[in-house]
Amino acid sequence: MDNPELQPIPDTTEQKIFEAAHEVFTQKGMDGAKMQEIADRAGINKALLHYYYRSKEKLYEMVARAIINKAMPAIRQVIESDLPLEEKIRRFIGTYIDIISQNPYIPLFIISEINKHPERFFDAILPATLPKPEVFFRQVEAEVAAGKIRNIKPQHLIVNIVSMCAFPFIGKPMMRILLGMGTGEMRIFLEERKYEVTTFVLASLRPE
Amino acid sequence: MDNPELQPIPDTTEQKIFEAAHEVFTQKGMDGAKMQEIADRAGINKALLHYYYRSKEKLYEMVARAIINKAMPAIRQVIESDLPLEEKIRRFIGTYIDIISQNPYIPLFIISEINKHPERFFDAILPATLPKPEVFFRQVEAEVAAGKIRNIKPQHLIVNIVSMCAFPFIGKPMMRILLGMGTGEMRIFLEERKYEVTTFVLASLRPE
DNA sequence: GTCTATAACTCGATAGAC
DNA sequence: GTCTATCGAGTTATAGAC
Repeated sequence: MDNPELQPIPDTTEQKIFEAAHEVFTQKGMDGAKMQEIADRAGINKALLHYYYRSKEKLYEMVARAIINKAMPAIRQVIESDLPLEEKIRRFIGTYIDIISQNPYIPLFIISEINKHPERFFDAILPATLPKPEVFFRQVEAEVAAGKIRNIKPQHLIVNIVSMCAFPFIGKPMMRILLGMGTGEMRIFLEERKYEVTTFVLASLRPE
Repeated sequence: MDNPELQPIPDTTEQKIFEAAHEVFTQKGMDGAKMQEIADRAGINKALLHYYYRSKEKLYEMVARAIINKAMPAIRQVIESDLPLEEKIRRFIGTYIDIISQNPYIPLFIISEINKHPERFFDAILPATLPKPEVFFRQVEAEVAAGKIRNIKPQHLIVNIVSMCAFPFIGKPMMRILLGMGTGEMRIFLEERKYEVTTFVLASLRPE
């Protein structure tokens, strides 16, 4: 029932429903999603949705849980590792952009999920998988003290990094209009960012 | 509610409806918003909503237009100005964060608006107010060529800046959990960002 | 397990009195 | 202009046959 690896292949009805729900919920959100569309995409009847998952609410909860449990651990692993700072920053940006490239809906989905049900997020879903940034913070402070990087508050550094990785995917259509890019150009542009963001951050950290 | 410039004050029924709709639509989106809730917050009856604004769709359109027309011109003015690059970056970050601080829902609203109705956005709402970044791009390229800043692609620079300004507000609840901050600490943290983002960007641009 | 049919409910919209 | 009452479309959920 829990399914940590997420969708290990099978083509059972339950799985097909889950996958269809995953698509629809991530594209349209809880309110915009309709059970009929989920049934259609799964190629089955509406009634079966309720047979396997009691209600729309429950089905949504399953999908939300799966997405969060899939996205968080990889991030967490990098940020809590004991790599040296520069290498950690490189890996973090690379991992983060890789995950989001493959599932661009993730940041927005998690954000609106937290907005709507902060309690559920805290209680049921997150506690085990939430990254603890303290190690990273102390690492930054140490390098500042040693004069290896310029003076910067670690909280702002990490928020800057996450912002530059996640936002372009959330705001992709807006970026495309602003920069006047087609879908192809945009794909290339987003791929470049793994390198560009890393360079940008490390350049900013050079001691004065 | 705080309402510094927006909505010229009066307390006519039409205004009260608009303000209530503004709140509900920005908090819950088009699908999540209910006409009943808008009526309740405006302290009037559901039927009156249709008397003043023909339909939910029309009411939403009014709100969307107002938000976009309020947010864009200030941005545009800065980015299209003929200020020297460093000063332009300072002003842009300052202006952008000021606007979003006062109306934190704006970025997410515009993003989901574009996602759902790209045509409407292009045709009706934007063309006049959309910022043209070409001047800024050429300015960056000139300073790179002159060796005044390190080599950087202007498109990535502007996306970096917008990301660092907007994302922390969009993802505020997530940031709070990640950084373990209370609402008060978070408010201070977001205020600091005007300075921190500016410093971060200018530090990154230092020639090597 | 899977389907059809339908109940139960939500919500946007309209009619009509005042 | 503002209200009450209600309609009708669309949606979630259930009953019951196969």
